[in-house]
Amino acid sequence: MSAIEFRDHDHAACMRSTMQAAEAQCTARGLRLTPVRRRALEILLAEHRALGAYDLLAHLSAEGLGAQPPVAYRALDFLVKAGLAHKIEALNAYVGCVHPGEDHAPAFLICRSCRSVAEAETSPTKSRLGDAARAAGFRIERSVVEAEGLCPACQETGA
Amino acid sequence: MSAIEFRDHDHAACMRSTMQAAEAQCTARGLRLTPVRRRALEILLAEHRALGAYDLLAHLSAEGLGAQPPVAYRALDFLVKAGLAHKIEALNAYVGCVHPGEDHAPAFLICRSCRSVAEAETSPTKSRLGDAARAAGFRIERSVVEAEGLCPACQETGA
DNA sequence: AGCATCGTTGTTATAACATATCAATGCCCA
DNA sequence: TGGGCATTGATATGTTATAACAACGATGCT
Repeated sequence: MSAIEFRDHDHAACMRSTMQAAEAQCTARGLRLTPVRRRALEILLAEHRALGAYDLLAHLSAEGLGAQPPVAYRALDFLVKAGLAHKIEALNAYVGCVHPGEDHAPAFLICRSCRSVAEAETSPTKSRLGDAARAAGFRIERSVVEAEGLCPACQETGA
Repeated sequence: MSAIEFRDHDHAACMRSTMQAAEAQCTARGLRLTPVRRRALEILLAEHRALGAYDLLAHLSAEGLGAQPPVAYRALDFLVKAGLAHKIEALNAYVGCVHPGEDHAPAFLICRSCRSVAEAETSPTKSRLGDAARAAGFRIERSVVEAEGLCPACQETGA
C-alpha cells in the first residue's frame, strides 16, 4: 500500500468508523454482514486501493474463508449492491467505500502506479453528460466516472 | 442493432464519411490502416453499439481475416490508440468513434438493453472531479465517463 | 418441537476477456 | 538488395467472472 486517500490519516480509526457505519447500514436495512462479507470489507478498507477479486480471494483463503472464485465474487456483489464497496471499471477491481450510507454517485481518482483510489462525488444529471442525456431522451440509471493518473506521492517518486 | 446514436440517420452516409475521416487521419499521421484494421473499424461503425473483442473476432474470421484473439485485440489496440475507436470499460467492449480526429475526452451514454452507444464530450478538468483532483494534487491523465441506462427506443418497448 | 422456506455457502466446471511469445511475412528505404 | 521494422500468424496461457447444483443454517410458523 502507499498513498492513502492521497494523504496520511489515522487509518485504524478510519477503518473502525467505516466498519461501524457499514454495520449500522446493514442492521438498518436488514442485510446480513456475515463473516466472509465482513472480512472482505475489512480487507478492502485496509488497503484503500483497488484490489482484484482474485487478490481478495487470496486474502480470504489464507484465512480459511473459502478457496473458490465465487466466494470472492459473492462477497463483492453483496458489498457493491449494499453500497459498501465500489467496482473500478477501468481496472476490473474493487475498493471499499469510505462513506457508506450516503446515496452514491461516486467518482474516482485512481493512481495508475500504486492503484490507490480517492472517492469524490458527482451529480451525473448536472454534468454536460446529463445535458446530452436529456437532449437524447436517454434515462441514466448508473454512472461511471473514473480518472486515471498519478497521485501526489507517485508524482514525487517519478513513478 | 437497434437504436442508432439514439435516432435514425443515414447510416450508410455516416459510415462513409467516418471512414473517410479515419483514412485522412491515418494518412496525415503516417499510420497504416491495413485490411484487418480497416475492416474492424467498418464492423464497429456498422453496429453503432458496443461489440466485444470476440464478437469482432467472429465477424473477422467469418471473412477469413484471422481466427485468433490477438488478431482482434491488435486491431482494437490500433484503433483505440489512433482515436478511431473507444473502449467501453463498463462493458469490456468497443465502439467505433463517430468523429475521429478531434482531440478526445469522450463520454458515453450506453443502453444496457441494446448496447447502443452515443458519444458526447466532457472536459474532465472543469468538472467537480477536476476540482477534487486539483485539491488533492492528483494529475489526471485519462478519464472514463460512462452512463448506463435505457435509450429512448428501449424505454418505449419496455425493455 | 417439527418443518418449510429462503438466503447463504461449498464445490465443480466453464465462460468471457486479454496477453505473452516467437516465427514468418512484407513494406520501406538506405 | 538487403537491413530494419511494423504487421500478421499461431500456440499457449493468464486473468476476470459466472452457471449450476448440492448442502447448510437461520427464521418464522403451527
